[in-house]
Amino acid sequence: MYLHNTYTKQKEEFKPIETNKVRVYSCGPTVYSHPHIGNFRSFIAADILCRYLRYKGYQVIQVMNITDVGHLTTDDNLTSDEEGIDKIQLAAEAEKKSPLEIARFYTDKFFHLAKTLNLHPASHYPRATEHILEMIELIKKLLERGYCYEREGNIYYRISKFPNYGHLSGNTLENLIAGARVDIRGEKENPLDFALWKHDPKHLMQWDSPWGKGFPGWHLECSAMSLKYLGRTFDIHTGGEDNIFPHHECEIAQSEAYTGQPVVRYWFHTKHLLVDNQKMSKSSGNFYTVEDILNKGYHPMVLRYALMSSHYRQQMNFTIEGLNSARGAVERLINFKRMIEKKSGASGAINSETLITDTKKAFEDALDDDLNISGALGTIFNMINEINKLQISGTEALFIKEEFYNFDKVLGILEMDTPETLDKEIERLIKEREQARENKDYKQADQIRETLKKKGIILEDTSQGTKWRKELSRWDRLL
RNA sequence: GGCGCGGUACCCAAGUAGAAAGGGAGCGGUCUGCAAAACCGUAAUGCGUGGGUGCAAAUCCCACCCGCGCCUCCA
Repeated sequence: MYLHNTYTKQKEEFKPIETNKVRVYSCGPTVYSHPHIGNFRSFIAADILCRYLRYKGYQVIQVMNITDVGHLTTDDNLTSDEEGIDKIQLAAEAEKKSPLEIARFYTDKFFHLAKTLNLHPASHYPRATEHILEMIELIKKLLERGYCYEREGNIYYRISKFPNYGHLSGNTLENLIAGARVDIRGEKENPLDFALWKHDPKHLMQWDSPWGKGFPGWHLECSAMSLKYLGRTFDIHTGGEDNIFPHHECEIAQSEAYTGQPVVRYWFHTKHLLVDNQKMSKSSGNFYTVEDILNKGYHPMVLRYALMSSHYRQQMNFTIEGLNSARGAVERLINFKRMIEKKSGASGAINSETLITDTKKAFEDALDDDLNISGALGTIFNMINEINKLQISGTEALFIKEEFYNFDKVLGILEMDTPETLDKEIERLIKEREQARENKDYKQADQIRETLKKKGIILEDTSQGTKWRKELSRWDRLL
């Protein structure tokens, strides 16, 4: 399996530190507002990565942090004319709640949506506020070694002590400085030095430390928590491309100064998505939250498919048209799945063994190549086309079903197709229509079909009677 | 200014040297009471533009045009 490594800017063969175990750290949400589809694009990319590693037989330990303190509106690494404000605090003031209430509310929201979009649960979800002691320990060690210094209760990382700073992002110190947006805070030795601990009496969250009351810098939590849950060097670190600098750059500086060894073997970064060809960001307001999309009636598996179906290292342009296209693709998968399930039985021969073997190989070859998901999906659709042409036996359907479900362990789409129920009224209409059809009262039958269609129920008359399904873009409006 | 990504049919999107995957939309057809599903047929003599190297280029090299991202809150 090959993965693109941001650190080396190359595709590299993936070899875990421990033969059968893969340790993954995924940058999780800062819990201060509603998660948007861009957030979930990178969470889903990380999910597909972990799912495929499991598919390949690895035991995966995935840690996803919940940032509930320290993430400022302005990073102090560069910039600025004004001090950044903690995002959680800002939300707390806006919503007139405590930081704790804000964090809890949006953490719950995140978990709910993660489940809705079928993200496989991580092994640990450590919270920054629950690891203050670990962070303080880390700072102590870095102070001892001269990697940071104190000014007025603030602790700053001494960039000049870490020559490798800038390697991940490709920024050199000169370029960063030449980039002009450089801090003017006089108390730093170097404008690029970043805070590990901040002293700010106005901050609502305060912890005791050897340097007085304060709160931790954002970058520090990931160093402290990855160290605690994954050890000094782990396999893969995931995140959005915007995390490359400064967040992950700073993380490397902290962790490696602390342990004296490389912290991450493979850096995995998901490109941002655009909305209608424009950058989506919270500040410019052109964004969809996950709930916005679900509230339009799209089934979560349609959104999941849309967000995962283009390559993670490719900018993705999110549009409603694209979402509808995804709906069509998911419908095709679902129809196939239901057909296979219906046919599964215990008689007949298997003739499609070669087809399945070939598909499996092509599927894995695609994913082995830096998670080429579009290629992998293509192989599945090819298989569906071939099988649909055949008259398959019950045994064969069973056999195909098994492999098909195996593919879906990576995709995580079909798992979301759960049995649906109808309300009494709709059930009655379907029965009524069946009766009408028996009486050859087709006018009545077609009228009922129309009525149900308006409610998002599609009917199919088959030799085994009338089947029904819900339209995937009329999801929560039903019943 | 620094770093980086991309331009393949109406839309989305694989393919990175040797017969242009796949999904969606459209059109025609088979099946069906009508539909739906499924199937069959139909779409780039062509892969941003212009050169070059090769027996062979969407794929390599050079130049140019266009779109976008990160470096600033953001996944």
